[in-house]
Amino acid sequence: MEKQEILERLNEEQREAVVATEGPVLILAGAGSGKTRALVHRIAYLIDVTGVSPGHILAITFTNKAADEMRSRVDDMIGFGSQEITVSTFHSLCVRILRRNAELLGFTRYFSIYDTDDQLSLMKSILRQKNLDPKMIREKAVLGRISSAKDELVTPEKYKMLNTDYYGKRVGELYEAYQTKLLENNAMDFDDLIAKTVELFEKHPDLLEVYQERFRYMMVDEYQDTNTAQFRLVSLLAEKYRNLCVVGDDDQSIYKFRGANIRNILGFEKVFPDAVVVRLERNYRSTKHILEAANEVIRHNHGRKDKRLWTENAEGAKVKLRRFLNGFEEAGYVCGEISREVRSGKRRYRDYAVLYRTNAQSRLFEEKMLMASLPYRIVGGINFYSRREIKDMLAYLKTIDNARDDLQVMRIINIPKRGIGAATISKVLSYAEAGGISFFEAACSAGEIPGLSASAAKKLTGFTDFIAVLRARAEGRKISELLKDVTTETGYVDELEKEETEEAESRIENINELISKAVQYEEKEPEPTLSGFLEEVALIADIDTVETGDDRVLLMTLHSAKGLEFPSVFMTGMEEGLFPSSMSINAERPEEEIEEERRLCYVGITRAKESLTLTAARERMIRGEVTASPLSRFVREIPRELVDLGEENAVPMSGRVLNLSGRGADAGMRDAILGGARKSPVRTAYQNPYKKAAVPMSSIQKAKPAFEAGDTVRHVKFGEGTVLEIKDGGKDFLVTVDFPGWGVKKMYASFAKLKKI
DNA sequence: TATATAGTGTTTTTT
DNA sequence: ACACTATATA
Repeated sequence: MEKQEILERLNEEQREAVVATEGPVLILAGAGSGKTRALVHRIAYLIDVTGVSPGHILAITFTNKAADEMRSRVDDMIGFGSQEITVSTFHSLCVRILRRNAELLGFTRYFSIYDTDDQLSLMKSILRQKNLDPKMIREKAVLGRISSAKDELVTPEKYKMLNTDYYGKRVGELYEAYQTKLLENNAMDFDDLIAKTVELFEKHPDLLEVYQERFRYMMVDEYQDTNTAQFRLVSLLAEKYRNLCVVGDDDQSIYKFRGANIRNILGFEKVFPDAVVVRLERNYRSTKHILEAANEVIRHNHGRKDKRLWTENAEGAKVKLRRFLNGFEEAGYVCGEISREVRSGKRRYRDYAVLYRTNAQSRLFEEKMLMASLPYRIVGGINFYSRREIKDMLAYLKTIDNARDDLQVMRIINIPKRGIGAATISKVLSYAEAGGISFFEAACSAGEIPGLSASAAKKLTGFTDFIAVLRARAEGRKISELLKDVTTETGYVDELEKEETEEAESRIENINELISKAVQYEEKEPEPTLSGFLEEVALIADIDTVETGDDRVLLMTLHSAKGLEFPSVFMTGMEEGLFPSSMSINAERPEEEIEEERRLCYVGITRAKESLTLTAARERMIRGEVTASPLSRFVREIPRELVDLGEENAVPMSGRVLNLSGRGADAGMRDAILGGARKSPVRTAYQNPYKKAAVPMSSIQKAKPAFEAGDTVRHVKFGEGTVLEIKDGGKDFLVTVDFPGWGVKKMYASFAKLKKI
């Protein structure tokens, strides 16, 4: 593409960002300011105008999905050569580098990648080994500390030097033991992927230079969410050619809990004084009303780079605010609105996103969507790959692939039941420790382990022989075939089939889905390897698998929504204690944490193109307790004139920020808004002042079934059956039915759509 | 060794 | 409300 052609499609600021090809560049890109567009054009410009070879370009994105999108957009522009560009997430990039050079760090190229579950079991085994009480020392807390240390590139040795208090010392020891175990198991956790790559480069400057030569032009997206380790990695790579272009928005920094260092972006100009700074403040995404609301909310944060987004877009509708009795009503309203608008032909399902602060909130929406038969997709939550049956199958594959991964061996040694219990395992374990060999090796020579009965030894040998057979077969066998072997020859699926419960059935379905994922991987990858498949499985984010073509409502956390946009957005659970979360309100430094929550709110608002609805419940069930929920302060930071309160819901609103803390002049107003429910938790018996908003869906919610015990009913799948019992299960009626040939099933009345015959 | 049961703690957000 | 753990029992 010609220079003119590339530049004429951009605004002045974007153009600046594109032509500054040499040296450090900081692009401060507000939400919806066409930053991806700028980046894509910059890559095209580098290749077609500056003449940079595509192989010398590295672009780092936040998710695999964003990487794919960027690559295909570049592809559309330059036609060919885009395969040579490296577009990748930090984690994928590091794995690729590490696989090639793992031997230099004492690992093999088959190293496993540990997820949070694996980390937890490893730490548990360490605590057991050290005879530490898991009640006194919480493995999760320890892992949190270790993770932060790794984000900051603090090694166990350094950690021990820095932390000399009792707990700190303990954590230091555990950190050290944990790293030793990981190495023994030939495994790395997520944080290691970055930290070990940095270590590799620092120990081997010659290797670093190879990559510096390769990646002469670098771009880092979502720069505000990089942590110290990632910053170090980028700096190392950019040291030689200094062609580093970072793109970010300090107002959208929402991953501090994961080690994101906002100073990386705020201090970029200090580290690179010669940096060209470009500001993209024109928004192409949202209506004036939505953008103004976002501006007003984020204005309440201190310590940010001052900016104010503007747009030439239409004024649009006001931001809708609706309050409800409780979470059920809230979910009912959202589903009702979506359903109504889609039926009227105004929008499609995929135009909507329902956003919430915590994954736990998704359940209510899911239930209502099912009842209303709205097509939806929940992003995140319980990850497919963290389901038990999937983890079991993957543990077999990891055991086959990585001979040193004892953690996986111990997971599956008695799954399905082989009569190998805790007593046997601990004997093998101490034998392994005494001999300085791996658990698996020890199990292989079970006959020599003192104190083991002949029958126990036989069971162990049976297992190790089985693994050996699979391992031998793995060579030259397709991954999907190997996986099928595992599912059948272990008897895992047989065992599930015997259970004959709906749960077991869905587990089998999940296993089959895993097999088809393996098939997909084989089809797409030119050189499929078992390690490669396991790696893809470990690094895939839930958002990466969202089908963009599907016509479904998307449900996700505000965090997952980053980088996305939708014509219509519902921000739900806009309540004090939920959003901002009570964790942030009660933190040691609440100001900081609440500012992070406010940025999250800003991210949410700016996802909306045309329509934004804020919803809140007055009461919410939290851990089984009903809690009164005042309206979120963020809602009150939006000026009154930008808000549409709805006809029935006209609660008093303020155009300014209320004084909420003390009595003062705002006390009356405060009570009106907060519903007089400030102390939480508080049980309130209240009457519904907003009848109208409360009605939709609720009638469907809990209808007494049109049949009773003894009746014959028909089910879509199980056919005819006899109703044994109908029980009031709170939200819904629980029906027990005996289906001849299928067994006795329990199901929710509104869910199962049973018909009386 | 495997299973049923009571008791206990837990929740923010994710690559 | 729910999941996980420790304990008792077969």
